[in-house]
Amino acid sequence: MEQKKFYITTPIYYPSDKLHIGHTYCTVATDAMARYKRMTGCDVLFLTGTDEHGQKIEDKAKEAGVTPQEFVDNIVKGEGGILDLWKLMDISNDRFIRTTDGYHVEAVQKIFKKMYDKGDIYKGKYVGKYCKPCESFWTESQLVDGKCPDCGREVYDAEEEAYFFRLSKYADKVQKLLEETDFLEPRSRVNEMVNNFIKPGLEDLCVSRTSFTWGIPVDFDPGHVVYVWVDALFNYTTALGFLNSQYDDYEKYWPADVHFVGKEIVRFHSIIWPAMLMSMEMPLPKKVFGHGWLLLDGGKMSKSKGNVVDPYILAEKFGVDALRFFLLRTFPFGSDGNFSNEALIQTINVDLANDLGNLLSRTVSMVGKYFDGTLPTARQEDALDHELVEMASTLRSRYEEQMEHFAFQNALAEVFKVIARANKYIDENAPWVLAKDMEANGVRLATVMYNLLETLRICAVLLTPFMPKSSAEILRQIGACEACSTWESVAHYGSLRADVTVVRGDNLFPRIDMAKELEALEQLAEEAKKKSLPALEVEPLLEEKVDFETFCKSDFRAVKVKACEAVKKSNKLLKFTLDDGTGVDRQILSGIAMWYQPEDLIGKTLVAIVNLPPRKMMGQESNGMLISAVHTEKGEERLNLLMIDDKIPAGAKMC
RNA sequence: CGCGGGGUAGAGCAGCUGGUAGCUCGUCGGGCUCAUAACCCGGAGGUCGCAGGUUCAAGUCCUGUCCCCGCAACCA
Repeated sequence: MEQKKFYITTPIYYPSDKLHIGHTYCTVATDAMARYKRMTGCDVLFLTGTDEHGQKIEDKAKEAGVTPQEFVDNIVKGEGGILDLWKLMDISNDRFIRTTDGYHVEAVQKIFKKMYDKGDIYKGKYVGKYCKPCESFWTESQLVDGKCPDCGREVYDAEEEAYFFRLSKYADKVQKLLEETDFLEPRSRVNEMVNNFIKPGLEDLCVSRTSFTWGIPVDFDPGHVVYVWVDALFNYTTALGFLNSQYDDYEKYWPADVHFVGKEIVRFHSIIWPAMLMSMEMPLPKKVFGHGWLLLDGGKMSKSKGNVVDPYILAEKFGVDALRFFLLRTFPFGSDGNFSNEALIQTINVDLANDLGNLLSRTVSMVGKYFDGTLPTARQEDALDHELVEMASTLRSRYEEQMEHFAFQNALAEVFKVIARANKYIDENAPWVLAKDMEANGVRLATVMYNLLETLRICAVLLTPFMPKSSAEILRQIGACEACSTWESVAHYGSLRADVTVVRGDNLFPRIDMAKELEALEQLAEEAKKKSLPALEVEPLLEEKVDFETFCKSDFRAVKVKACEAVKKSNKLLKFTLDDGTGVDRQILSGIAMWYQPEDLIGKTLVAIVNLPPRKMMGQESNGMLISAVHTEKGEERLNLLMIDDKIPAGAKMC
């Protein structure tokens, strides 16, 4: 029989920043699907990569003082970069494409030329509003109050030469594709696309730029670079060797079976992408699946909100498999989901530790205890077995049904129903009671244990796409052989050897102390937030002028600290006894206990304003104010008292 | 303004073509002791945002209305 091929892709991510849990979510889902298809015997090609051109990268690189290439190299290949992240997450992609790869660049130029020659790309004028300082073009609709959305300054009418793709030409065909086929899923996204973008009329698409240079040059017209559409979308084909000699798999794998994409780029994949393929007279991908977003506190994750979840931290803390599992078990793939650390820990504790991990642990332990690790082969069935055996032996088809619809959540729910049933089965059979009389019940006991092991085997195999390492460990512990760890074997109840030998191992999924870990995560988040804050901040200068006379009314004097102590019951105030040159001690209270130890200040010469009206604080009188320099470092306020040369006598006036 | 999605037990969510409202956690009570203080059983808790309508019958269809979130040229 000929092997079925399956070509699946993630979007190519934009490496202007580190990737977060959302990208991880999408890639893990794609990986699970790819692994599942491989398991079922398909010849799978799983592609992911990065989209590395564009204005934003160019800007970011400039900011960092490196070339754009160096900039993206670092994010992609650097330590803790994208490749590292996918390695950590056990992503089994067969290929990784970067739009800066030579073969891709070469192919994109050919594609661009081809569409140009055909007349689907033509040279025109891009009319818009231009902001000089920002050197950017804006459309009417992007303006904020008629001004530049970036800097708020005036914009001017301007036009620039650009190439356009005749998107309008394909509008009808694309609309048909969306409305009459299941090209785009989930179905709910179709309305959005058609109502929002196609019905109002598709305008031709600007596919080149002259405003930046970090892109693939249009080889027949210097000064123009190919804009994202042609460059990024065609990655799915160039990675197969389309119009280049790097690979030779285009014939074999194209069209893609499914593109997994985030909902924000559904539009490009469901309208622009098919239109361009139609223009190129290439087959269309079979499906575009727009998955939902992981939300935080009901809102979007974003750098500016400082609420981006770092997959590295979570994977290191809780384990890669646990994280992978959580993402796909908890959220319906098509819609948005609320991410929270509580939910993550709860899922790990309940599903993985309590249900699955504990089932494995108690089963293996009993086989060890009652049979020395190796099951005898005699069996004795009982009515109690029926339901469990039935559920386990038919699990594969229910699982498959869900997987084929990318309903990972449901597929996993099916598996965990069986796991829950197995735990109940232990209770019903009470092996520890049977074990009291091995003579009479040994055969029955062995049967119970075998059913448990067999159930575990089936579940573990089906969990492999989600948790590759943990599943393998389960199979090892229950003594499953190579042949009974296959997709094929999962359809045959009783594949495990009758005289199987188990191997007790460590706890697969240790329970997590929710309160403790939440706190630890909180702290990490706090630190990360600080890091992202500007290193140094000072207050802006005051606009308002003060006249000289008013200024002169402030009486600043050098003062010497005679005594200094903390004010009782206050965590902020220090009480100073000062020599201000008058011979009478002056008492000033100052809220600087967070920055200074009182004893360190004794004998110092400071600056104080002495003609402020007296003020009571914590029951004590303060006559004046000590002057400090204040600024903010990494979001933390810093304060330094003004200390002046000790040679200056007390009472000297500042002016 | 427009468009899309959502409002279902304390929390987080399922409920496709209309016919006794489900799941996970939490909570209350009980059981067991093989196991990772885990496992098993039972109970309490919802007039399915609001108001109309269609129907023998509506969370499920229609109309209106309120609230939340997202999108509007590239943040999964």
